[in-house]
Amino acid sequence: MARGEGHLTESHRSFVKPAGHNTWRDDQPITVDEGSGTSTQQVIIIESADAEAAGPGVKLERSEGEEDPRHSRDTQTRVAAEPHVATKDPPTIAPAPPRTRHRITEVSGTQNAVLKSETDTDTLTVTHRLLHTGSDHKSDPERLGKGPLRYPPAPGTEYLPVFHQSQRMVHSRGDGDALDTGGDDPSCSYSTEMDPGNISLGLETQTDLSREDWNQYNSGLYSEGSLDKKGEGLVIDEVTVKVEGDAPLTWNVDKTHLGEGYSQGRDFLDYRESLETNPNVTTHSPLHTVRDRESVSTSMGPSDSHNHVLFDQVLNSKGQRAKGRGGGATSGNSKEKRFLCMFCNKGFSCLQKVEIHQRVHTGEKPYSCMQCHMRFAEAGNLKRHQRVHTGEKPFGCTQCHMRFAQAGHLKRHQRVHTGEKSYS
DNA sequence: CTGGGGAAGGGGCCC
DNA sequence: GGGGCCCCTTCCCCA
Repeated sequence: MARGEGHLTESHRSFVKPAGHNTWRDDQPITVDEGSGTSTQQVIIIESADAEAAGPGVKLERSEGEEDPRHSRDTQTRVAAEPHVATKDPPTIAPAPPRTRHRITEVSGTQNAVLKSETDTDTLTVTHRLLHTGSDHKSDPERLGKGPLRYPPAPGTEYLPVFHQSQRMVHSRGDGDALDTGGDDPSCSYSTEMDPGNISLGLETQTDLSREDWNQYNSGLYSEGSLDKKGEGLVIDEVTVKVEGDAPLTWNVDKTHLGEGYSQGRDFLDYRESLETNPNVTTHSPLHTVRDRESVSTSMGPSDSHNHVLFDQVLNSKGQRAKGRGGGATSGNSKEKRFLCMFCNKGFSCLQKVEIHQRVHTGEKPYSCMQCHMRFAEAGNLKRHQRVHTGEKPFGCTQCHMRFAQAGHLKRHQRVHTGEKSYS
């Protein structure tokens, strides 16, 4: 995780889906469809009462394409209870082929489905299933096909944490090893897997777990003992995330963003501090989970160092920016902000806003420029960016010949004429 | 001082 | 009326 070592293999990996589809399927080629601009996130709003009822009983069923030792440790309790089809491919230790595809497919359709993983080229599919205690829920293809999965809010529920299900961030080492490791450096991997333990129940309704309890609980989720205690599972839903690796091998991100001598660990701490020092922010973010227990990761290909970029983006000042703009759990109350970011608990007035916001944390950038492969989390920013290529500068100064591509730049420029000095 | 991008807020339209 | 979606605007940061 140490930054500034260079050797980051640029990659280009997108979280996108075909227009008009709300779920990814294995057989769907995923293309960057900037026109659709549709969010790719599967979001679950969990009624707090349900989550509370599920409580520690929530179990996560999960399968990965890799039998990373550490990952295996985390998941094997689950696997142990069920037949498990071994992965076809061994953990990628040797230098990987240019692309690696990891596919996990469901073999059985039952709740206790056996998940089979295979590795070929280009695609990563991760299927998560959360078990649901005594719920009437079944995996509902119709709902899966209709986007956000939602349970009606419980009476009195005011805050709805929005979970970005199954999205994973994976590290590969910059030297081209397709592996994530598992091993020597716990900090070298990161995953935002949907850990039921991370289910924040919202500011008002969350279970009262102290951090210590939470950590304990968190680590216990993957222990056999805890599983034994959990009793019935809680099936919330099953979401498949497919990461198409057909993209160019270069991730068009300015390397300067990665920063020479950049200490990811430092920023990680900063981010944590931004949460921990904010009394309004609960500490249940997945990033805390990363700290609190060893992370789980899936190795991808050498081109997946994009995930380094993603992780950097997560860590690089986003939390700080949230501080700077009054972010945090309860910033701004102009409108009721029922939708909470699952990562930082910041509230938003509508689902789409929080989905977009969560891209700050996930690194998802569904909108790509056709001219230069730059990618954006927001459609408007892509549109603005494209003026770089078209040369369009719609904003002209009335007092000089200068023209600008951004309105804000014109506004800023006009201080030159007005002599306004905004900052003393 | 300019160029470019990140991120959030707000408004309009449609269902 | 409310939510989803889209777009625009705005502020900010960094190079």
